[in-house]
Amino acid sequence: MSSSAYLDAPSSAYAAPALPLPGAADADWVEPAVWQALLGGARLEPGELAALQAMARLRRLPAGARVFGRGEPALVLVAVLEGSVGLGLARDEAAAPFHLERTLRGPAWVDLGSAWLGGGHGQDARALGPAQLAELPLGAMRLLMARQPAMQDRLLVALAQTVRALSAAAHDLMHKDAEKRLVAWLLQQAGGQSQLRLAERKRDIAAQLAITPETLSRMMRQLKTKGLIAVAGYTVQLLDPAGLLALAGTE
Amino acid sequence: MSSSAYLDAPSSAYAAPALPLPGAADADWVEPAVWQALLGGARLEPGELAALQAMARLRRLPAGARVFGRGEPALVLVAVLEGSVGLGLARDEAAAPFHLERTLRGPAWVDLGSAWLGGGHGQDARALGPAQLAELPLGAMRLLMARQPAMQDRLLVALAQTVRALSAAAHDLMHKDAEKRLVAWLLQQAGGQSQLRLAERKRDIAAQLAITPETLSRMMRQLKTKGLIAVAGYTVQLLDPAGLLALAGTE
DNA sequence: CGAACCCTTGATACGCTTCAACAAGAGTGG
DNA sequence: CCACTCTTGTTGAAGCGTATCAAGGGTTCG
Repeated sequence: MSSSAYLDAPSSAYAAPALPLPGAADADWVEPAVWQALLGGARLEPGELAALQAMARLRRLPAGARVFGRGEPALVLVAVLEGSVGLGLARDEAAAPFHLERTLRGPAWVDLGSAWLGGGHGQDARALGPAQLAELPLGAMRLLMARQPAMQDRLLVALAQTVRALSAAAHDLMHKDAEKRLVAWLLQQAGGQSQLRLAERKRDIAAQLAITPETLSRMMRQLKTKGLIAVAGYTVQLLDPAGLLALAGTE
Repeated sequence: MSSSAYLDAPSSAYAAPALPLPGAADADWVEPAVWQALLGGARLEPGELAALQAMARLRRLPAGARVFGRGEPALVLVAVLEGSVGLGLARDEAAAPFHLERTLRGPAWVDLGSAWLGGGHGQDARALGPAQLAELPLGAMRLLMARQPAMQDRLLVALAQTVRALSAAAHDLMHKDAEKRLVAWLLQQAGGQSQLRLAERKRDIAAQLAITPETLSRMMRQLKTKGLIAVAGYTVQLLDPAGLLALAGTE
């Protein structure tokens, strides 16, 4: 096969110091488009944007850094602005210290729901690569919500989108086999493009699809021999989008 | 095995007329405790209760009746008060016209999220048995939310609970085998009791657990021969709760 | 250089589905 | 009343899909 397949490998978590680095606050500025992506619904007004900007605390995390742990009280709303954060369960095994279940690529909320329930976060969260986060203190957010009732609506929309995504994930796990899930994932990641760069380690992709890395490798090879895709390291070309779409079995 | 195992079978959907029966509105009254269960958070005030009561339209559905269809605009918030409603995908196959994915036993919201997103419901919903529903018109609800900001908070809590439930379901599908899922389901259904009556057809239970009815039957027999449970038709006794808990592998 | 990590490939084993057949209750109509 | 059909659940045999175990090669880092 290809020889230098690892030259363009995504940033791996093991190389970086996996320390919390808690207060690396930048005086950075968040683009309105990012806030708009996080808070759907109607167009954000200048007043809302200013309030969000003022209350947001930005954090820049190295790869592998802990975002929060299961059971910790959710006193802030956490959003990924750039990079990706993984949701899963931390395990104290040397081989696989973190069981990834879901990845969130910015801009996206990270476990938005837990803030409204007692009992803290339901899962552990870790940065899968270098990531920039924004944290909105719950108290300030509640004040803003009281002043701007539309903000509550936006949060409802964001939560409803999460429900949709989780619902689709559960559906796929129930009714699609590994190949279907992989193809659907590839098509979704490509977003209409015919080329695709894998931004995560393949084992993390496998974890999201609930298959083993070995199976992922075999499936990729299978698709390659079928002539549907071309793989070179972390670059995938979708050679036959129509065939892939049919294979994904999007219902 | 037992001979008359079907005498106490749950109401099956096929016998009832599967017609919409759209406007079977009763002038019934909904208990405050039910509203409280649906709308978590702080205790509901009399004003809120009165408003909910006034806007709610009650429907009583026969077994198998359609609640709503995928793609239909979500103009009302639908809640099950009594009975259970199944969420899934309608299929036009003679053998299995409805692919059940998730069941909601009253009191519970049915696809609460879709109201806040455009594009209508994401799944089909059908009554699994005789059920009583409440429908809250979205317009009236928005008015109430504007007057009583606490109501938005309650809906956020309800959606967050849905996220938790779906998240747990996805986790189980990824990391638990059929036996673990079944045992966890039994324990959850029993709710601390040592006896348990199955309220749905076993094939519907199997669908929820994402296994075939055949596998469910085999698992039940396996647990029976292990001495962990005793099965008689639709009645299950949990003989060894500690052993079951260990088997479920609750992490 | 060795160590640590990544991905890949092969052989094997297990879990679960699929297919087929059967038993039992419920509704239907002669 | 009985035969017929449709439902449901159960059981068995065979097969597919995926995990597990083991080994090997490539790259990076100390």
